[in-house]
Amino acid sequence: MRWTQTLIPTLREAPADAEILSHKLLLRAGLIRKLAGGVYTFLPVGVRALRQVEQIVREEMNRAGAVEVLMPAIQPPEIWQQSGRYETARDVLFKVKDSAAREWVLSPTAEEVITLIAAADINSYRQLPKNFYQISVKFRDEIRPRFGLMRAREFIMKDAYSFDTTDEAAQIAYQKMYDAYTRIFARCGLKTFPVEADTGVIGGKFSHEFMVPAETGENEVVYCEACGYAANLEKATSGIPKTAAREIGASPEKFPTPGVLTIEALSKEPYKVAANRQIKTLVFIVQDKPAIALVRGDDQLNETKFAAAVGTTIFRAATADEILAALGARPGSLGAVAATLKSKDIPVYADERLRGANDMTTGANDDGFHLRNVSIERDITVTQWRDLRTVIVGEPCVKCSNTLKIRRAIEVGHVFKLGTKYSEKMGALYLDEAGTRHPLVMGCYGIGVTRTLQAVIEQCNDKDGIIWPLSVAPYQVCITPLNVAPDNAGMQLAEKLYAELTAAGVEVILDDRDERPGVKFKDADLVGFPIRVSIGEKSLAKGEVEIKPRGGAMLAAKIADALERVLALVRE
RNA sequence: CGGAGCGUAGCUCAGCUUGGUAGAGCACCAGCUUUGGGAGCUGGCUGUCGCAGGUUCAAAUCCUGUCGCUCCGACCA
Repeated sequence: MRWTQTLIPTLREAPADAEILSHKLLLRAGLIRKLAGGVYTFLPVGVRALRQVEQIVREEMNRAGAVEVLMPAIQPPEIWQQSGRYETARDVLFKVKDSAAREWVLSPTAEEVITLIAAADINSYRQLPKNFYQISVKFRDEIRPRFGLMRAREFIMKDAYSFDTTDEAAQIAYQKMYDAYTRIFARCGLKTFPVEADTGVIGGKFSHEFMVPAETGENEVVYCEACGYAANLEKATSGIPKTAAREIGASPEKFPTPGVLTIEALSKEPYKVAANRQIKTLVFIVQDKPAIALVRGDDQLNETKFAAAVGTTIFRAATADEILAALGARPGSLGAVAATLKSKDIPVYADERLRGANDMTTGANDDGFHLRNVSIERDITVTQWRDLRTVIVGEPCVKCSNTLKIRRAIEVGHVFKLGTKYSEKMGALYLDEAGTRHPLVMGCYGIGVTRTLQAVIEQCNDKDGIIWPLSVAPYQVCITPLNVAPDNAGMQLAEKLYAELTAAGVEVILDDRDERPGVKFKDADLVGFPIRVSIGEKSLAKGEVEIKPRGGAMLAAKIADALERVLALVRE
């Protein structure tokens, strides 16, 4: 490709609405342009890098035994109602109406569609296992798109779906995808690490996310350097001890606490109730009904774990009025002691760390009063005990007791063991050897392709711009003749090298712009081509050309050796 | 959805407080000079000052509304 033929609109300054480095570089290097919030056009060089990532994904999926399909981006809402996700995923569903006012859903993912295919066309254990994947545009009505391609409303995702006869067989499919993902990200030049992840409302057996360490990441990962334990903060647990039991008082005792509205206030004079002897009572509205979550006073509720407990993400904190109506008191004096509750119908979800705790203090559901001497198992009717607290840095590892750390990371892939949730709802059944019907056992596996591309940039750059790994570079080699006059010896050599490298299968861009050298060097560095070959009067006079790996040291090569030297670098 | 900020040339921004001819740098076009790390000089092009309404003799500037964008939070398969 000749530079003058394509369009690489580099910018000296980044547009003001780009916040993180990789987003700025995407814009400055002329890879993308924003059309609207979370909606981007890929310009020629951006498309080329994107296709490189896609190709790696495709090769590794094929190698892992998956087969490529292509499903529609517009889907009828009925199938979403059938799976139940028309409601549970309503916040992210893009909906459009056609000219007959019929509603359609823009696909954010494709479990429903592929499961219907399986329902119709997979009938026998003899056809299993199967794994289908596609690389396509996805739509999510993100509440807050941000950071360029990191969280976009329209993006490219590779999604795969495995179908197996049994849990054990599905486990093999899961492991194949896990291994394929490890290879994919390594080939993209990305340092990733897998972490245990939340299965949330889907309620699958387990899942892993592939994370790229980055301060700009939206996820927090808890990890242990000693034993390798790593989990998303939403999922992570620690080996922190339960609340110590003390002598049991006879019964709860009500005492006045005027003006005390916080855990902190109750821990000070004159009350001096340590936060770890308090029960924090939180009220949520879960599908229009109140529910109570209890954690220890010095702990923070983990809302993802709470969502898993209540079985839906459709909940919110209750308003002061709703709390007053449900518990008869205002925030600051709330509690879940059975004797103080107006209604026995409000479910109470309690954190495991409170199990067995006594001599605790909590609100009395009477403004300005608290209860002391509360023994949680005696005085509170707990609907469900559950790990609900958020891990804090420095706590002991759940597996090996060493100190846990927390770092931020970008999620680029997610492998998920689904089980039979979708196959049961969509009627995807198969017959076994005995002629008995069973639901197919599924797994689903996603890679954010556009996000991966940006993660590469976030990880591979310096002050001058992007430093593409060879594997995903839009062009592997940039030839930079400093004089582009057709009769110039340097330009003629550039043309010759360009033709030879191209014939050898190398992706080359020839910077044939009649620009000053400084401009061409700056642009080549900014866009980040892995290898630059410069041809100017100085080196030509010595019978040489300059080969400059991006981010590495310049090396001189005799003209006769140039082709082989470049090929060696490309193929290393 | 709650909080904050910003919308002026393709990009970065000034001008707004105190109403009175719409600006600078970069980019772009022409010419001359220059030619190994974002050149210099001269000349030129580029605007619905987000949009709508109001106040006023007069609005980029003041007021109201609205739309968009960004950040924090909430949310997030």
